[in-house]
Amino acid sequence: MHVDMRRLHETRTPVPEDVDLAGINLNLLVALDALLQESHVTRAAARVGLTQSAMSHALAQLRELLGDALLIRGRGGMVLTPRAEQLTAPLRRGLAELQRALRSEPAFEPATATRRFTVATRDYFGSVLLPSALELLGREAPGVDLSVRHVESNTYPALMESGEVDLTVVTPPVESGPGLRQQKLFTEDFVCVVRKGHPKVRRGLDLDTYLHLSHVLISPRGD
DNA sequence: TTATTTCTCTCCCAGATTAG
DNA sequence: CTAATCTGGGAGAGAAATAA
Repeated sequence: MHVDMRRLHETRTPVPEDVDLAGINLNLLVALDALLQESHVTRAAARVGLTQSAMSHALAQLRELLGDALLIRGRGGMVLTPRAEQLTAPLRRGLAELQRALRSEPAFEPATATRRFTVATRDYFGSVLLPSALELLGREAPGVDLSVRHVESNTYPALMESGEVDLTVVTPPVESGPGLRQQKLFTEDFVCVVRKGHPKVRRGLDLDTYLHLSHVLISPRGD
């Protein structure tokens, strides 16, 4: 897809130092979300139940309010400006949070809850934490299922922001977005164990001895 | 190159709401 | 009650893509 960068630059007007929230009604944000998801005015309009004309009005208002073209014509369709790209994820999260707040769902009751939580982690969680987690769930939340997924650590934030994953157990801590919370669970040490009378470990396993031994590296990710 | 199609933008208007 | 304002729809113009 080709975009005329000169035109993109020309369509930008100075960004207001502070966006006046009083000048934005919620419908405009819903329209903006649809526009950012679809990159297409007519489809965005259909998505939120407006006519193309009304969506075009909304886009014009958003451009005025945010001081940015947001979508510009490119070869093959409308293209998001860098500012629009920047807005996409925070707006999604904000609207989802607002929706949750307004939905006024009853508080989570473990004893009666019936749902599945998806946990993204590496094998450590499965072997060390999962047995006690399942035992605890069986006792306090019998209607709750766990689905455990093994994924790469750099994909955790995106999976959580999209709602595909509810929880990740990961080490070391990963860079997370403003809509995510993380908490340190515990610290742990590595321990080396050798049998008594090992022919190469006569005076205890000190650093020099350890370094002189042969090693096998097991790396599922190949690094 | 031209005709056609698709899509966006803009003007104008109607209905609802708000302020005086 | 009236005028102003806001929101959204209809219709037409114009730009860009596509097919012949």
